[in-house]
Amino acid sequence: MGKAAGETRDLAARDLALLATGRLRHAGLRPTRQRVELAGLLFRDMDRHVTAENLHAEVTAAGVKVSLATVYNTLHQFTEAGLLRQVIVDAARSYFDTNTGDHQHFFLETEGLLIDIPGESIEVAGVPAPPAGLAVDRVDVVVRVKRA
Amino acid sequence: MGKAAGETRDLAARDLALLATGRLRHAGLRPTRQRVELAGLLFRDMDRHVTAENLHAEVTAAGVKVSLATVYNTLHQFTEAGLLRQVIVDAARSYFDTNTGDHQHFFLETEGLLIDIPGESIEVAGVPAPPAGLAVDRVDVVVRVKRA
DNA sequence: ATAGTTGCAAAAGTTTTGCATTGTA
DNA sequence: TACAATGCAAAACTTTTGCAACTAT
Repeated sequence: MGKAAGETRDLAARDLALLATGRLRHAGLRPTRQRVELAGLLFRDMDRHVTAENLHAEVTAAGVKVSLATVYNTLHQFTEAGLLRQVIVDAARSYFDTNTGDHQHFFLETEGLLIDIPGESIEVAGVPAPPAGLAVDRVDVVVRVKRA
Repeated sequence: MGKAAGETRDLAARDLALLATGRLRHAGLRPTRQRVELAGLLFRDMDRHVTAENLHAEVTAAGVKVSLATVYNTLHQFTEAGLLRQVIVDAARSYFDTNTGDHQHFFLETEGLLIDIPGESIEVAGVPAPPAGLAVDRVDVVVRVKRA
């Protein structure tokens, strides 16, 4: 069944798979079937925000068999490789953002919705020097919004 | 045993209990034994960052019997009442900050350590208008730091 | 061939829930 | 006396882990 689904995919999907493969190799990750499929879904569109559960449902719905544990592994591997950025705004789950560039987020708590804010528009000034022995790794800004 | 511990507390602790009681009443919360104890621990010092597990261990160590579920309930009730601010920076657990004023945080991930940044020192500029129908609730800035 | 990956199921950890009991007003 | 709050244990979740089976190079 997974095989049949693979054969019936159109050319665009195959191109995406090729792109994904290259991207994975470049990141030092073996282009396994699961990783290629996940990367294909993640990087097909720009600026996606997914949770593990979320992505697992999507890949499963696409007829591909991948375990949830592997989705978790893969998301973390992609994050370590700089392909994803992990955003923690909800106590219940982690989000992974395909946009690794300089930008921030709106977060609509009631719906678990994350919306990008371009990096150029926002600016954080006056961050004090971190305590001795520590260096700034990155600055996260979350603008929590509510229905008006 | 809880009773004995109560009797042997010094005056300062009793004053704190009185303060906590007033604070709770003011917030519309019944000053129950558990809430008074937790409030006493939370607001004795300024700018504390606790987790539920954390606070439960502390209150237990102080000889007071409070269930973990009640600690969770209480932290959320205090947060709703504006006595605490919930800070979510770690996928694994929530922090509750006794400082509800305008300020932000350094976060040292490797140690789960949260450090206040005074509100006056930091400034966020250029936040775009939120999407239609949404209003800004609050802006959280987390400066993630690493050992240098 | 071999080293890296995956799947599965179970473990671990945090947070929530249901309901009988207790305590506050 | 009412009604809110608590305790307990179990449930619900998300995330991690261990190990045998598999697969890319």
